[in-house]
Amino acid sequence: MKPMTELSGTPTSARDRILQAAERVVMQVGAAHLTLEAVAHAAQVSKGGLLYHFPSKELLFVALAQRYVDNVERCVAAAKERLAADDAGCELKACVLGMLDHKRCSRELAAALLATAANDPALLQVIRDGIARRTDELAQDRTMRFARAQVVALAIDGLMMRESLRISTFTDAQRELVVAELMRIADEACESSAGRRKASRPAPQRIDRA
Amino acid sequence: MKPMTELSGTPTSARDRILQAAERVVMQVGAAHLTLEAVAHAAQVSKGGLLYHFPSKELLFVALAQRYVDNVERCVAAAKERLAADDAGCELKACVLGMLDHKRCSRELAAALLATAANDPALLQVIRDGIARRTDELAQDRTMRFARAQVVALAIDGLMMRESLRISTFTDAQRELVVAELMRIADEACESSAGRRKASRPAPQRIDRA
DNA sequence: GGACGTTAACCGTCCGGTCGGTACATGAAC
DNA sequence: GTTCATGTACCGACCGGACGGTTAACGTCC
Repeated sequence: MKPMTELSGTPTSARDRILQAAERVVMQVGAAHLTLEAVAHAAQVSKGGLLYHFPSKELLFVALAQRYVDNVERCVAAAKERLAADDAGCELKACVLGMLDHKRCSRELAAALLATAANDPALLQVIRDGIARRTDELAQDRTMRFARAQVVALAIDGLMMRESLRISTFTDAQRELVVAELMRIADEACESSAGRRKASRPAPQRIDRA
Repeated sequence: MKPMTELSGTPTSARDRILQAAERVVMQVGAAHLTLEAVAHAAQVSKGGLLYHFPSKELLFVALAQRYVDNVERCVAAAKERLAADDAGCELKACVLGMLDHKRCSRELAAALLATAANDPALLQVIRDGIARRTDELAQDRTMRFARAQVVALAIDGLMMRESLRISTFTDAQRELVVAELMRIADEACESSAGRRKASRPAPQRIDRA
C-alpha cells in the first residue's frame, strides 16, 4: 500500500506512523531520551523497520522538522483561503487562525520542533526559513503596521511554545480571552488602514476550540 | 574560594563556571548531545570534578532550570524597582524590560530551558511555576486589561524563544520597532485606567479604541 | 589529620547502526 | 501454472563505541 493519506486522519503508512510515534515519545520522555527502539515500539515496528524508513536518527529528525513547517504552512494557507472566501482576508488573521488550527490538529507537532532543536541546532534552519517567510509576508502587507503585526505573531509563537512544553498556566477562560484579544488586535491592524474592507459587520468570528 | 559572585560578571566558583559551560555546550551541540565530558571540558574541570558539584546529570539540569527562573525573576524585580523609582511603575513594563535585560545578560540562559525540557519534561515544573507567578501578578494588577497584558507577555516569550533558538529573522531595526511597540502597548495598558498615576500629564487616555 | 576540591582510570550499560535473514508481491520465462 | 528472479517492507540479533557514574588517590589549606 502506497502512502495513502499522508498526515491526514488515520495514519496508514508506516512512515507516518513512525513520525507520529516519535512526537509522542518526545512528549513523554524528553527529546534527549528519545531512542530509536522506543519510537519503533510506539510505532509498532521493529528497530530494523524504522531504520528502513529513516536510515539514521538524524534523518528522522529532519523529517520531523519538515513535517512541522509543512503543517504550519498548510494550516495558515487554509485559513487564508477561508478568510478570503469569507470577507476581507488579512495575512495576520490568517496567521493567528492558522497557528491555532495547527495546534489543534497536532498538539505534539511542536514537540518535534523541540526534538529537532535539542538534537541538532543546524536543523532549525528549516524552521527559521518558515519564520522568515511569514515575517516577510506580514511585512509586505502594507495595510498594517509592521510592529503591531509582529507583536501578534510573536504572541502566537509564545503561546504555542508554552502549550507545547505544557508550561502554559492559563485557564480555559483566560486562554479564550487572550486569543480573542489577539484576533481583535489583528482585526484592528487589518482595518486601521486601507479602507478597502467590506464595511458592514465586524464579524464575530469565533474560533475557540473546546 | 567560596562562591564569590554567583552569576555576576566574571565567574569564579566552579559551580558557576560549570553551569555557564553547560549553557554554551547546549547551544553548540544541542541539548540531546550534551555530555558531562563536554561540559567538564568547557568548564575546565575534569568529569569527576563536575560530578563532585552536580552528583548526576539530572541534578545539573535541575540547577540549570533553577538558574533560569532565578535570573528572570531577578531581572524583572530589578526592572520593577528601577521603574518605581523613576515614575509610575507597572508590572507589565517591568516584565518587558526585565525579560529584555535577562536576555541581554545571559543569551544562553534560555538554552538551559530547552536543555531541561529535552532531558526531563517533569523538570519544567519549575519554569511553569515561574510563569504562573508572573501571570498571577499581571492578573492582579487591576489597572490594565488582563488579555492585553498577556498578549505582551506572550510576545516577549515568543521573542525570547526565537532568539534563544536563533531562529529569529528580525533585523536590528525591526527588532527595535517591535520592542518599542511592546513598550507602547504596555504603556497604554498602564495608563489607560486607574488614574492612580502621579497626576502631572493629563494622560493621553487613548485606550484601546475597541 | 581531615575537610575540601579535584583528578584520571575504570566499568557497565545503553543505544545507534549493521547485517543477514524472512515474507510477500510482481512478473517474466519456460 | 509453476519456477525463478527481483524488489519492497520488515525483522531482530549483534557489535562497538559512547557516556553516566564510581572509585581510589592525590594536593593543599586549616
